[in-house]
Amino acid sequence: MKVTELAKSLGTTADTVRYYTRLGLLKPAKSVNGYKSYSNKEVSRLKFILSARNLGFAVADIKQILNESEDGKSACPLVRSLIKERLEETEKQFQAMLALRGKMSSALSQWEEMEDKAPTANMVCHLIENFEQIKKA
Amino acid sequence: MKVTELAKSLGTTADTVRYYTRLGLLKPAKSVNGYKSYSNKEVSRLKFILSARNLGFAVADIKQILNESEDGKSACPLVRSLIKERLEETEKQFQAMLALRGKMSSALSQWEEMEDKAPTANMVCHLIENFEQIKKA
DNA sequence: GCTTGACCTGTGTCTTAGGCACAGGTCTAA
DNA sequence: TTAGACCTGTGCCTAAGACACAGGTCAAGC
Repeated sequence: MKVTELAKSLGTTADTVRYYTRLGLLKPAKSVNGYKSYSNKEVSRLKFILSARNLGFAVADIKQILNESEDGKSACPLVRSLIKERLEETEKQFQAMLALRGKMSSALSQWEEMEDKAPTANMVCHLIENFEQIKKA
Repeated sequence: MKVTELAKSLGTTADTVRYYTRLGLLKPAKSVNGYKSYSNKEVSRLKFILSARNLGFAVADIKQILNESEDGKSACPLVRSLIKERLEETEKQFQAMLALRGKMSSALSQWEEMEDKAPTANMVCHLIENFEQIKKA
């Protein structure tokens, strides 16, 4: 199987496959013409990688997991601990986005009824510089 | 004012100030010793930049805004249109994170009561490979 | 004047997870 | 054999700074 073939069969891009290959997550054999040749084992490996990415694991996490399982060990404990970390991160980012979203949409509606002003020596745009966040009671 | 001085006075890092300077958002004079010297005008510029960043504008947006206002034009229309774009993006990312968060926490709780398994030829980690998303009714 | 040490500087490299460009190779049809 | 379509690997690019590092600056002490 060639790069594009593999990628399409799992609904991803050739660049993604190449990327994972560069990182050593996939280890294709070298074909006669210098092209990389992916076996069925690589297909299931890629399938695993894509599932894990989809669940929020970082590529570096997946590398760890694959290493662990290549040593014949169960990767389950590692998987549980990693997802706990990632979930915490996601939660933080989520809260940050929530706050940002609120700020932005509050700014947007506030600005709709404010007039334009030309810049001055110490003011670039009064909309931004005078933005006041409406506190939730 | 030197880099670190400026940075601290506005609660940011020297690296951030250097970054904006590299991009041309700040234009310090060159001090005798080769150090960059920031005037009061730069202080208010940086203050503006930080406010805008805080509101979700990209650095490239801010560059545009500053250019506009340097030509003496009012940046307000541009500001309104840019934040609309950014808010839409933020909304998309927000929804994506919401979904991801749900998936992750569902996985986490599901996995807590599942046993460890050793890897096989076509299975790296059954937790991930057999993860089933619980559909919301 | 000289030295020590603390702090500061600019420059260059690194980060994520691939996307994109490009020069060249391969393969099929004519 | 040649044209054209498609494919390949390699290398550079992204956002917004963080970090490392070799060297410069400055005040205190001798």
